[in-house]
Amino acid sequence: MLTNFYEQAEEMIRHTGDRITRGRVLVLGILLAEKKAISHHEIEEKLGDDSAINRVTLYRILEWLNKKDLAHKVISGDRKWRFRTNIYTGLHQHAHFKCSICAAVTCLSDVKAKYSSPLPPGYQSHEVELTVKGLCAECA
Amino acid sequence: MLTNFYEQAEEMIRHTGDRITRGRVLVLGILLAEKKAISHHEIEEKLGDDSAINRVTLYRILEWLNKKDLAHKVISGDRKWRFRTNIYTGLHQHAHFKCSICAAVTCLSDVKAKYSSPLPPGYQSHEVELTVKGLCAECA
DNA sequence: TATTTTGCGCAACTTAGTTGCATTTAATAT
DNA sequence: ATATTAAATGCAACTAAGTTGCGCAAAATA
Repeated sequence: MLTNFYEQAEEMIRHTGDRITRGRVLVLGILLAEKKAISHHEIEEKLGDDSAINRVTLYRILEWLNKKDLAHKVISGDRKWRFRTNIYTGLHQHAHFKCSICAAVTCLSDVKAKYSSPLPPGYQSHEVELTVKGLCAECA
Repeated sequence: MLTNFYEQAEEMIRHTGDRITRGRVLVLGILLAEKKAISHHEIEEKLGDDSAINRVTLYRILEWLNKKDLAHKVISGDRKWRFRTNIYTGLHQHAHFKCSICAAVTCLSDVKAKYSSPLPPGYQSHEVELTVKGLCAECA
């Protein structure tokens, strides 16, 4: 059923007006099929040997997806970036859960980030990222 | 006036029961003097040539400070860790501000992180980290 | 002052991400 | 269908951040 995701990916890419390339379709398809944020390395693994994409190209595809708002970068503490499509999440004010054991990052789509006090004078908020750390259901 | 911070640092380190070493006092002193979270590299710069500490040792000191709850790690998107003493902030539920231009990370001590909905079933929350991204007063 | 345990420095390594440039390829114009 | 061209890809080499193992140095204690 991954085919559907690839078709969906192609449609989303077409919509940007930029080129529809093998790499972009493959990567976005994988991200669409995935429910959680995954790392560069995990994407490489899912691509497999036959449909392998160059390391650098993969970085550039992810960067492009991010720029086109088709995916967003999830920041975690292990100096790895993770990516996730943002078709289901609002662009701003979404929250992430990071498991302290398995390091998996999950988007908490129902959880809205809030902060109780105003920012210091002169500061401007563009985006709020909330990370809840703890144990996921698997590791608890 | 930095001397005071070093004395304070020494006292805090003594309190842990572990060894009071030159490196630990220097690094914690610098962190105490600093109001915002600073990176490994910035700490090295502040140490200067005369009181230089080995790169690896500095990592290990920061790790130790973190373990002893004398400092905490601030995660940002540039794959650099930043450290800040947590004598003034509560251990949990503190928020950070990251400037999109100068990349400076500031602790927002007055801002409490909140999330509106419960976690998925089976999940356990240990720590909540909230990062507000935008422009700081300097760069706005 | 000697002993022991802990922390430090060095060198070498890993992993994640970056840059420049030559080659290929998707879109388009012919 | 084919040529053109701008954009995307692949390669190689690099940087920056963080890690590991081990011998040596220095705090704490006796």
